[in-house]
Amino acid sequence: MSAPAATGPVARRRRILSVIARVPRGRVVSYGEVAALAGLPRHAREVGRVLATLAEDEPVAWQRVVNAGGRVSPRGWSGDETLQRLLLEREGVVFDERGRIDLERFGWEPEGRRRPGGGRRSRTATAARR
DNA sequence: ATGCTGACCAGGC
DNA sequence: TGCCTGGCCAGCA
Repeated sequence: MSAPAATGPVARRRRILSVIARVPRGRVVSYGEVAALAGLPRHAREVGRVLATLAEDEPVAWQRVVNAGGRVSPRGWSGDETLQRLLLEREGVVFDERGRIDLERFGWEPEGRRRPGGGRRSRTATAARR
């Protein structure tokens, strides 16, 4: 009885990865959003930790997770941030000169509240595909 | 148990 | 528009 819903470090990790798995190609989300959607508000850092400890063979689109500023979070020791940008551009995500992503256009919203391309029709978004 | 670190975030100047 | 500070929380030595 009782057995409070699976609440373990493993369960949380799994839930976080589950949310990330829902992010469609060519879209990005912030760590904080992932945490909130996973039922863990205020746990953005944990999301980052999970991604940092990911196994290489783990099928997770970690590149789709960026910080709230629409930028790739610096690891400080690895060149993975460069790889992340590369992977995202390959999905059609556009970075500006300062290396920032327009979350209004590429930010993923699970409820489809706002539709990208609504404010400005960017042929870049549709052309990118691959 | 205590303290420090970290792929964060929001607010203030 | 950009930099700095405080807050939050879970691992790890």
